[in-house]
Amino acid sequence: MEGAMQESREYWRDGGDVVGEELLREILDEIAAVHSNSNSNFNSNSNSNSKEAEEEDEREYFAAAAADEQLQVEAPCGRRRRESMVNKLISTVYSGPTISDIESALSFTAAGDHQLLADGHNFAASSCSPVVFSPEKTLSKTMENKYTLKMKSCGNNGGLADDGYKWRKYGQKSIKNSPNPRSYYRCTNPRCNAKKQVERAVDEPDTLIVTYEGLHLHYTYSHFLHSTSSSSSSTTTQQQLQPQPQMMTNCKKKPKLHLHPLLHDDPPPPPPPPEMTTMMIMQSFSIQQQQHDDDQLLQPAADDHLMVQAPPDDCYNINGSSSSGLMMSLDDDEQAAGAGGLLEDVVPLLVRRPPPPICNNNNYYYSPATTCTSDNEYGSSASASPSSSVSVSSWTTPMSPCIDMAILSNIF
DNA sequence: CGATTTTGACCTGCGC
DNA sequence: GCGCAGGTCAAAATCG
Repeated sequence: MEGAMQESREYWRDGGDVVGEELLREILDEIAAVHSNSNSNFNSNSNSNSKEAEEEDEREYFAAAAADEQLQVEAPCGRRRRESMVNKLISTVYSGPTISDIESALSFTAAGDHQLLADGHNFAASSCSPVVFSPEKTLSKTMENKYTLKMKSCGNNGGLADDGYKWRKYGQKSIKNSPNPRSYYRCTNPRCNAKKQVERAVDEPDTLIVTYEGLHLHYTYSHFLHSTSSSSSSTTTQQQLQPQPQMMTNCKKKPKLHLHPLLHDDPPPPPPPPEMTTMMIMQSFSIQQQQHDDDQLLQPAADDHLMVQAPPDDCYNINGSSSSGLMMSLDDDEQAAGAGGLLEDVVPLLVRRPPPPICNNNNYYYSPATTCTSDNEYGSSASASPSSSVSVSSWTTPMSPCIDMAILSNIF
């Protein structure tokens, strides 16, 4: 990780003075220190194989968690300072929707409200970049497993935003009382029945109304994984997955997907843009929400392995509430299939609840790895409820740094 | 030449 | 049952 952080420093140094180098260095050092302490504390007993040591670890962990909560109440200077710095950093590099925006937008989900969100709820944003989380995007839920986004088209390629997935248009229909036709897209992944409809708003020509239906049954969030290769908890598969910044940043209507650099001997891609951070934060939020939801946990595709990093008690997000990073790994064929993350896939996660964490040595994780419940391998139906298509994952050590290093290294 | 888009036909659900 | 509107199919056209 240290190498990644060094790399990040160099990148930002070379890439211009986007963030005050001093501030950045301070934050990185602070986080590195925290991470180091966390690891050393948590691993201090890890060499012991005795059950007593494990139990001691567990007690210490929960005691630390409890103490941390108390510290939150007592507002210690160190924690405040770290939080402040992280918030400062994020606010510096990120100008898109905040967790509170997202929470507001998703609040209806928790309430079980199926009504359409008010159109007026736009995410604050200062830039116009129709990537996955473009500005002025409105999230709404029109019905179960169906979500509508409103986003500014920014005049790119007819205005279709690149959401990271590969879609194939299969129809277009003129809509009554609308001068703009509606286009119908289907995910090109043969295993996936996700669909989306795209049309322009009647009253706002530069606004697209994108309705997503069904779940992507392939969680190839490869562009989330940039940092995982440099993370201490990286797995072989994770290391193979690198971000695909072009997928995040280009405005192509139908982005061409690229195989993993490892497969092409391409040089490692540069650090991802701030949009990556946004996605990570969204994912973090969704995972966090899972723990508070009562819906049934679903079985994921057998060959998908979603690695969800534990939400440490002292994790930060931009609003200072708990959060976690998210890492996912996929089999090679999934990588080859190519795809990216999408809010559509984030939102359904909100209604899933993972089973209680299982203690395994020093790792607390959700188990088992998800498998498909459908009799056909991938649950052929796009109408399958979110709880029947995909799910989680495994918790890694709970002693992750305050802010997930994967997120940070993506920021840098 | 394979992948993708276009576009008219067909299917389905719903209201009357 | 009929008509309408929305969604999907599939052959042809287009693209890279």
